[in-house]
Amino acid sequence: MAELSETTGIPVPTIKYYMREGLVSPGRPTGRNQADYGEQHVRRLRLVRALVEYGGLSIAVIRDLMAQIDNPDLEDFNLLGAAQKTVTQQREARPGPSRDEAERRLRDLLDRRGWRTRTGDPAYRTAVGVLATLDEVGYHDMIDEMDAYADAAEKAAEADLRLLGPDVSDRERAVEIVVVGTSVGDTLIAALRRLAQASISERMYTRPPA
Amino acid sequence: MAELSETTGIPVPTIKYYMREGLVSPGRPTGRNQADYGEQHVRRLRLVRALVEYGGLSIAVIRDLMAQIDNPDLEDFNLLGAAQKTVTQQREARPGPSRDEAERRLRDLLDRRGWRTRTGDPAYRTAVGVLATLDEVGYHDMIDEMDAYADAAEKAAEADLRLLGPDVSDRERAVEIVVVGTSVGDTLIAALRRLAQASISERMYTRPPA
DNA sequence: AGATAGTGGATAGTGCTACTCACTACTATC
DNA sequence: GATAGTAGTGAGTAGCACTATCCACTATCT
Repeated sequence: MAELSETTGIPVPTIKYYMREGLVSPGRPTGRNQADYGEQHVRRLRLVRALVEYGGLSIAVIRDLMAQIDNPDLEDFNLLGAAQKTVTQQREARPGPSRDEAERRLRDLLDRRGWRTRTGDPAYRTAVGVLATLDEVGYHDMIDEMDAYADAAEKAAEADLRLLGPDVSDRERAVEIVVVGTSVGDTLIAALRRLAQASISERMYTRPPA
Repeated sequence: MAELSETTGIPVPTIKYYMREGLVSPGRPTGRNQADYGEQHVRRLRLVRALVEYGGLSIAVIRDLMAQIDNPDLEDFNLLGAAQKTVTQQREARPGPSRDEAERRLRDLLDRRGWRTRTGDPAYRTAVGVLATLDEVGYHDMIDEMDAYADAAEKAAEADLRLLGPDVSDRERAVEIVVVGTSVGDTLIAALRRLAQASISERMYTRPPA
């Protein structure tokens, strides 16, 4: 186990904690107080750390995801949707005129782009919540720019799907890609967006249009 | 104060807490135990809630941001950069071959796109961390798709800058736009990305290419 | 004028999360 | 056989975002 801790850079007590919480399987016991860990464990631990550090997922959510990966009864079709649903934290908007207006705007956008979406989708609800909040705080400009954000999101999603590819036979891999892609991908996109902002704004402000 | 709580939907004790933490100014006192609150307070509280709920920012970070808004000594040019830096939580990659490789790939991308970036930028460091982690977990495909993500990020950033516009004379407004745009915008883009994923994947998998 | 409800200000307490420590009973190795 | 390490488990901790309670006081209704 010392070796496991060494190669992953995770402290031994933390590894024990993850095992207790069911994020990592316990390893093949070779004695009453000894067990063997393989490359699988190293991979799994690295994955967990990636999701915690860059995916911002909670231990409980990661446990659910790992259970989905390890559960062979789940159908392939549902598997990916379930994984995606699990990584999406949902934030409800409280009812009110802002919310209705937000929902109208969003549906409008979805129709225009031909995105078919179930209204129960956590991402849908989160989007409604964000839009309603923006409306209440007076950021109508931002709502008006939503098409541009949707363009950006679509580009990212296309890349995501290319990653996944048409072959989802390796279940563990497929779930991993969905999970890592969406959660860690969010962080990557956010970071790149900031870099782009800085670069564009420097161009705009340091050399003001003559 | 009851009225303030009513119109914002925030419980009275929470408003008190925010005042204690310096997120909201205390209101003009009209007596020993009475104070007046105006439209400013409503706006500010709504902003705080937006940042907490959809921006995922901590109370401490929001306090820093509000201090920046209220501090008239800060130069306009630095203000926006400082605001952006504050909303970006930084996650360092630990040194190692993955990190060096990640940094090489990122610099390559930045050069190719003509993004000028300081290597001390929190977003830069976060991007390096994400890439290094992806490398360690074996997601080289995702690293290869980074250009697509950068495209998406650029599209979003252009929209952001359009929002801000060339006029940054209203400081409070400008900082607000940067803060709300980047932090709440991240959530919006993430939600739209998931909706796009779902829509594209449904098209791909339910009607497989004949 | 008196009852009632509400206010600003302060301290203390809550529930949750992600660890972290400590302990026991063992065992591999020098 | 002394030392160091290990699996497994219960308890403890730090930080965060509130939330509850109390106090002296006051606006308002009757």
